[in-house]
Amino acid sequence: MQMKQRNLAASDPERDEENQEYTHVPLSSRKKHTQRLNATVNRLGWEEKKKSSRQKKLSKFLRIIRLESNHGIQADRPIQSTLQYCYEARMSSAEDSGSKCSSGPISSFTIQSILGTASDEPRSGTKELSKGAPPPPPPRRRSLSVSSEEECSGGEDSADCFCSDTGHSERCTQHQPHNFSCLGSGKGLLSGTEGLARRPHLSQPLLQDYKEEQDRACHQMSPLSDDRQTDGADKQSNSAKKKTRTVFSRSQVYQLESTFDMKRYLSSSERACLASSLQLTETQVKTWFQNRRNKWKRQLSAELEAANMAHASAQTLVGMPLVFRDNNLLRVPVPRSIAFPTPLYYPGSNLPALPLYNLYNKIEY
Amino acid sequence: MQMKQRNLAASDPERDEENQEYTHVPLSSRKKHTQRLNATVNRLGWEEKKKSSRQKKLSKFLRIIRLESNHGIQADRPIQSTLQYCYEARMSSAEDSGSKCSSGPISSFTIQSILGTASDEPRSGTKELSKGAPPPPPPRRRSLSVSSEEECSGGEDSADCFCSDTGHSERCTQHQPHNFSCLGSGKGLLSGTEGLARRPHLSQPLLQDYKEEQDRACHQMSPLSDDRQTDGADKQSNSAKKKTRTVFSRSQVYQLESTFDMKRYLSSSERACLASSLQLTETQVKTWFQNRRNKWKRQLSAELEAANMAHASAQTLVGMPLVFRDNNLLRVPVPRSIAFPTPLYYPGSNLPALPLYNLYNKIEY
DNA sequence: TGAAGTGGGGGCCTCTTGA
DNA sequence: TCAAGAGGCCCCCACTTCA
Repeated sequence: MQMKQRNLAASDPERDEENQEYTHVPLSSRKKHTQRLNATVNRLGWEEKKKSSRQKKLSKFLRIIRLESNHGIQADRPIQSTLQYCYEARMSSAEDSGSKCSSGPISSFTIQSILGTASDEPRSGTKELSKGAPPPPPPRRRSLSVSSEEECSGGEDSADCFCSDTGHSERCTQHQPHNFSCLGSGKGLLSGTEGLARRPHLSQPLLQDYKEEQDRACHQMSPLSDDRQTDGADKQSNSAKKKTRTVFSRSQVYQLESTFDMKRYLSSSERACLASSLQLTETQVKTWFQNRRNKWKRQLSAELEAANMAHASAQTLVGMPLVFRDNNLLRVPVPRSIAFPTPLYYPGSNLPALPLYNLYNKIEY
Repeated sequence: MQMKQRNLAASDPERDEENQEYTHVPLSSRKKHTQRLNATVNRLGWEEKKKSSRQKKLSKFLRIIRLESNHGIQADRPIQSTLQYCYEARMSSAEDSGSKCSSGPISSFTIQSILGTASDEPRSGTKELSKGAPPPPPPRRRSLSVSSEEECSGGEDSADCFCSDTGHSERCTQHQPHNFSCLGSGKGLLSGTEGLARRPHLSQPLLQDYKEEQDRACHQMSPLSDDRQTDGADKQSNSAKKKTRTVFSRSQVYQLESTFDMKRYLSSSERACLASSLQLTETQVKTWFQNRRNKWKRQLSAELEAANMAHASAQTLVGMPLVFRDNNLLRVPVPRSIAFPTPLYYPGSNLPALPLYNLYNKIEY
């Protein structure tokens, strides 16, 4: 039975290769469409949707538990047990995505991230807290919450925010190889050299930065997380409406941004690895990427609007690659998808081909 | 604005490359889980789900209309305007997926397939009919319904079922190049030679078969489609509960099976091309593939169960690639995903690498 | 037998909210 | 400003239904 499941689980991954076409609806049109739909045909059953959100988490948890109890080593990505679609056919991804993330940590982390602990998500009254009941605390995740503004006092000053103590590096940096192996392998992400060529502050400083962040988190976050664990339940009962906004730390944003530069969309395993390395939940990483994409598209729209008004090059409308301007005002990565409608990741070569990385104007965080 | 949309639409396609990991839940466990969930937390809001199905079609239609009116040439895959996720990063797919399907036919067909005409879907009281209200009939699709048992009289005898008249070939075969270019290009599907090497009856005979099918459909289905158009509305009002079972024709099953041999999952563009070439709706193709996958997995499970009882090779449980037996009793394609957990499609080479195709024991339909 | 229906899961998108 | 929330859409899966 386990064998069956295993083998069925590894079923064919050839799907959805045309999604780079992505003929999307513009914001204004979409907005009107959404508004009309909402006005005309909606107003039904969103209360059920709220409930089903809890149900999703419950069933997810059940499946995770079942996977872990049934499969042991292959429960390395339990979140993906529910990913029953979008199979991919990338040779390089199959080579590393299943092996780079060790089973135990990711598994436990993923459970933690999916189900959430009260300490991990201080927001009360949200889905993150509603799913926090069942999880047994994994041994390695000590209720860290690196993603809050209390963590980095101030949060706006420069890297001196990081403490240099490495006493807990053996524990705090244990996720690090996962992250960089998953995100730096041949799965379409740069291996740390090409993508960071234009941003030297991110190549090795990022590693150190990240390591320090881990240490700092391990040192500083324990009391804070305790506080949150205590008042987490209080908030859950008292101020269920209050939304405490989390502010990701500098190094977390660093790493998220660098990952976003490499790919706009994360796979589940990449998301899991990144979340575990950043001590964030997968939901947080997913949300960050979603918001980042939105921001990127907004900026892109503004940029293109300006470019249209300036150049009025109507012949580029039909999909010709735009000759890209090295616009220093556009403080986002060069929209490679415009210059290169073809995918930026060439799986056969096992090397990412991102020829426009040298045009990056990376914002200095 | 169009430029913006265009360029935004082509955004980054790197996602979901680990989905071949697909650690799925076994059937028994899943069943229990499903039953429990259904028993405990369900029983809410499925009436809304039914409604939202219509809403989906409505909004889809609206978006398609908007896309076609706004973009002209780039509305070649309006169905994908709603594919706001699952971006892919395959160089080869970007090379051909956007260009092989000409804009007009696919566009109009997709509208037709999405919204459905009463003649195209004789099933009444289903979603296929519920979404048939708004579409303006595209000029080229003359209410063909190749997917019924009346079409091929008998439906069980051999290829002599096909008529050889080619009088309408200029119209009926216009979808053919779409199909074979989309499915036979470097997107992971065989280009008609490797995949069909073991099944010579499908290589050129399939083309001819298909062509004849098209002709026959054009000749024979016109009155039938008229009948359906007339009684389609009747069924919609009278016997809304009756489900008329459609039986796909021999050549349709041929082509679906050959496509399934090449890839287990279809992308949206592939599905659209295949559906247009087969004169089926995309929903039908999608459902066929879903059912086919289920069937394939059932057979695979049975096969593996027998293999387990015979060999009792418990050491292969943890994910080692199984040494595959050339089992002549398994009348399904060799489960490549088991023998090759890595994806079988190597996009960089632009040639599909399916070394196990010579092990195929294809059932002769 | 098999196309289609049902219900639930997941992700993405747009828009909005509120620390 | 930006992490989340809300609502909507699509695909997938398992299971079921019924011509």
